[in-house]
Amino acid sequence: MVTRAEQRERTRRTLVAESRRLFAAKGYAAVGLAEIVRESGVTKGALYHHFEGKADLFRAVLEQVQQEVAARVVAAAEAAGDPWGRFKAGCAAFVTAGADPEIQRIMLIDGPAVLGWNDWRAMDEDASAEHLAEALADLVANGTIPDQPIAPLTRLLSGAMNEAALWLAQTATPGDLTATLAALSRLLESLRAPF
Amino acid sequence: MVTRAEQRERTRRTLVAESRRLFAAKGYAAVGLAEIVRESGVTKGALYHHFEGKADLFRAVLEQVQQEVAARVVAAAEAAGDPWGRFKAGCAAFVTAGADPEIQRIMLIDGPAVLGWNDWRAMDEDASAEHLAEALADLVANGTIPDQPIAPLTRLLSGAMNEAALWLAQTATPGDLTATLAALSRLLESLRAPF
DNA sequence: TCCTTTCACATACCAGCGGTATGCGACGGT
DNA sequence: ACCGTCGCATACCGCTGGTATGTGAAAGGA
Repeated sequence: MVTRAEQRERTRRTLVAESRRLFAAKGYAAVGLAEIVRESGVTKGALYHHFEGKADLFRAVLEQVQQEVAARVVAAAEAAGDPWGRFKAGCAAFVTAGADPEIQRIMLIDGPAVLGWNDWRAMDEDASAEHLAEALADLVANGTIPDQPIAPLTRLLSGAMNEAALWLAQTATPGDLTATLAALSRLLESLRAPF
Repeated sequence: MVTRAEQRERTRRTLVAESRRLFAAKGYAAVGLAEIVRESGVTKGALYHHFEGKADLFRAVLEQVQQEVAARVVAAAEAAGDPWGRFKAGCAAFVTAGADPEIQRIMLIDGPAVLGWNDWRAMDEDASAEHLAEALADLVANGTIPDQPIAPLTRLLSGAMNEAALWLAQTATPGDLTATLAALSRLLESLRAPF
């Protein structure tokens, strides 16, 4: 016998997982609720019992994707030694994670359009941009990069990496990944305070 | 008496202008064709006589917006003297132009989601990224910035400026514009070859 | 154990959307 | 003056996201 809590959780996870598959493969607008509930083995009643609507379901999917990417970035950063190495490793991990076209479609293409840029930005802030700002603040504090306002710099770097990830998602040539990472590395290095 | 060519052109311009207004104000998904043709004083028959559908109409709007932004960037760049000054002036002009929320909604939020990232990227390439790449190539050629592949660098800078523009579109505080432009200026200066 | 309440979901239905097929009157070449 | 063509208007359709209501099984008290 399955408890109601178990069943509830199971249904919700299935809906998120299946809609994530479909959103990633075909894009938000091209996926219908009918298709989602069919693939999930439930009905629209179940969907609307768990979520407020299609956009709310997408929000749950986006949250999951962002958490996974953030986890990969943190893991890569912690593997490196000094602060500057952790910073660069984290940036490279983010861009590499974004190389997956399905992640990008959800995180960077449909995300802002579906939820609105404000909501999307708030979620991105919690998931990744906050870590980036923290890392930059540390690097400013210990003099690795020159003293300057970190908020606008965070946005510039975040945008640069988002765009880099988007590009990588579209190109099949593996050489582009290394070329882009090299360019990013040069850009980051140029920020470093000259000794 | 109006010729057919005049009338045709007039109807088309009205459709583009009105849908641009609505897309900018409410977003692509929230605007219906019924509303567009009502505000334009025509019917859906006219719309589908001029465009293949809603997305095609949006494409025409995006093209117009991009051309306007590109014109502002070129004008600002030509006003400056030396190559480095033209480069920085152009970048600043792009970010400033993007501060208009209505331009951003069309160019950066809905654009990729509606047309797909590939098509959007191709249009952006023609409208602005090409100029950016050209400017960077010149700066590399005359030794202002160190020799390096310009394609990935172009993407990074393009993404950084897009994000900066998006941010500015949401904040009402005018100080953010100068702060962001300052951060961008520092970033660009750090690219410069040390003498 | 039995009865009742609650909850997780199914069923049936709807307004409105983008899109299409067809009709029609005026312009424009001959 | 004629008639083909062009620029739209009208009427209509399938399908979509969303909602109102029904239903059977688990949870809880006696």
